[in-house]
Amino acid sequence: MLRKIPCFRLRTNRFSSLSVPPTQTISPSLPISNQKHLCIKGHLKEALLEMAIEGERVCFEVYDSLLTQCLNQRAIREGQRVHAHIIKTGYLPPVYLGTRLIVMYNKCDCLNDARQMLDEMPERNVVSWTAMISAYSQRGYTFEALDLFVQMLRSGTPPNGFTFATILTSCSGACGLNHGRQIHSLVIKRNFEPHIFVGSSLLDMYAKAGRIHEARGVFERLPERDVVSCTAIIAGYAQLGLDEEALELFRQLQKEGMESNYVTYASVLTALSGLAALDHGRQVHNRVLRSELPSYVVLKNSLIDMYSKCGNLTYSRRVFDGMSERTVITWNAMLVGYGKHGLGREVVELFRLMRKENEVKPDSITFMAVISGCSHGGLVDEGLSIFEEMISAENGVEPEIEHYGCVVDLLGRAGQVHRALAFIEQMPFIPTAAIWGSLLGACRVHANVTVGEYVARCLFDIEPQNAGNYVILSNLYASVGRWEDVTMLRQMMMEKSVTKEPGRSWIKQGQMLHSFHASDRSHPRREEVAAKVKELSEKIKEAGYVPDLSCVLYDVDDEQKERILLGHSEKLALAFGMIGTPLGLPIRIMKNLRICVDCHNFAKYLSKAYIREVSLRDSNRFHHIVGGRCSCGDYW
DNA sequence: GTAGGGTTAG
Repeated sequence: MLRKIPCFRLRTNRFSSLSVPPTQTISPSLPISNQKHLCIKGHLKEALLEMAIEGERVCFEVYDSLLTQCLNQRAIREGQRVHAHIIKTGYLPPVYLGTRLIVMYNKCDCLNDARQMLDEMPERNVVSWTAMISAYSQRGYTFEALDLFVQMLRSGTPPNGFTFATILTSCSGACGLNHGRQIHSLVIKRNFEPHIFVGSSLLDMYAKAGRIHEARGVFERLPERDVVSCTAIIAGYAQLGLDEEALELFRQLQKEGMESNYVTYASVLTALSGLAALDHGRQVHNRVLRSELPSYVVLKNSLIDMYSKCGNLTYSRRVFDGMSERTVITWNAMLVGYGKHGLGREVVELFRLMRKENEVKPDSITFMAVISGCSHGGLVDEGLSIFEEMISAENGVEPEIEHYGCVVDLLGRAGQVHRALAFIEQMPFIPTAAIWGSLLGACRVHANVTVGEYVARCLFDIEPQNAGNYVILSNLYASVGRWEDVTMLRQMMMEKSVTKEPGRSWIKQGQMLHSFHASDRSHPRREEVAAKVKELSEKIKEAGYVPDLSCVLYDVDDEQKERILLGHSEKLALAFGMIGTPLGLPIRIMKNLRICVDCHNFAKYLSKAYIREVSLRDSNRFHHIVGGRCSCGDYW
């Protein structure tokens, strides 16, 4: 339970009682009329021209005003001229102006010049140090940021809240955790933990390193909360896939008076996407519309993703079409959506539109989405030509191992297993488990035992504890009738004590989300569900369904294996759906792992025999099963 | 003059 803290503050007050307000020390003015100062405001080029003609020293305020204009306009040439003027006239910049120059250079993407400025400053203070640390931090130069922070400590300048809030953002991820902890002790020592900016940064650091309990601890200790700190902790849960916890916390904090903004809603939508909670997602969408929040691209991107992950691509596209401004993430979210639903044609079409409109440049994720979309949609030639285009053209996007992985998937799917293997062997990367795994899947689908065995051996070396690989190889052996090898695999798993992550399936009925795990005895209607599975099984057997016993890797007799298969969570959810979903409506199911071969087959027969549409989202993609056929083309 | 949370992929 949450500790009740009534103190919520609004965003308008940016400075907490602990933070130091900006200093206002201005050096004495040099000769210049106020009138002239006013004159040059807003006219950067004219002002510079005038300064160049007169060649005289100008007052501090003029430099200040000019630098503001330079950084607002990202006008680096003009900024350099101001800097040169300062030096030429022998006006040694005071700490304030030096810091302004650091910020100006940073905003104009001239990090080296910013650093040079800091190094040349005869005097530095906490603001100048922090400005430079922030510059490194914003651009992802983690090492440089930390190094400078240490130098700052050694110089005897005490960090302030700005410094801590900044440096902690450079400690994100598992690699930064050690540094983050050290800085945390410093934060405690200097009594900055209750500082709302420092606290938010600190809890975010822990959340991003996967230490959600430590993050929650920091959050609970905050003497006051605001929208950022609350969003940070909600987002922390959502990013770790702890969707239910994220939503529970959101509800709780709302009750306690938290305000929400577009970042909060974007994080909540992430959690809802994870749960495939379409109705709740729509409610959030309605609330966003009612709250008259400005139209934030980030929020729309989240909506596109939420609708696609909740199975409703039409709504995704509606949001996409209604956007007046789109970023590369907008396009990527839509492309990924089409891909996961197996709509290869739409992926390619949208990619061409993206090229044509040329508003935003495709990035590494775009190419991944497009090639993988082609793969899931069965468009082998298109996928290959886009990969070729990526390699040859100057897109500014270097192919990464993931792109090679998409091509392996593409070739494997097309049955070109040998070509996929050759492709792996000549690619400039060491293949990962994901790449071998994708090829093993292809070997199963295309019943290629020779390559499959080789690939499985590679996989067993890399990740001996992943049960999924053994199951796929077992399916492959079974498909060619090599039952003794199926037995051998089972023994191998026993020896290595390989365990499988428990499979879970969810189905929504009314307002309730029903969860099932294999051989579930916990559901209140378990008897009814089990009987329904049996009934369905009998009926579809008449239509030709044969249980795929190779999906069971326990050493039991065939009768027992069939019983185990009937207890799979997907089948329980399917049966539950058949009981409660009105005729004519699709049965929507979600699974935490990839769907099993036998359950996939079961759903296909069921969709035909009962004329029922099944929409199943597994950990990899959507399966739209209609009339005995699946949108994945039996390849996943 | 310096500060915290967010969206796409794997």
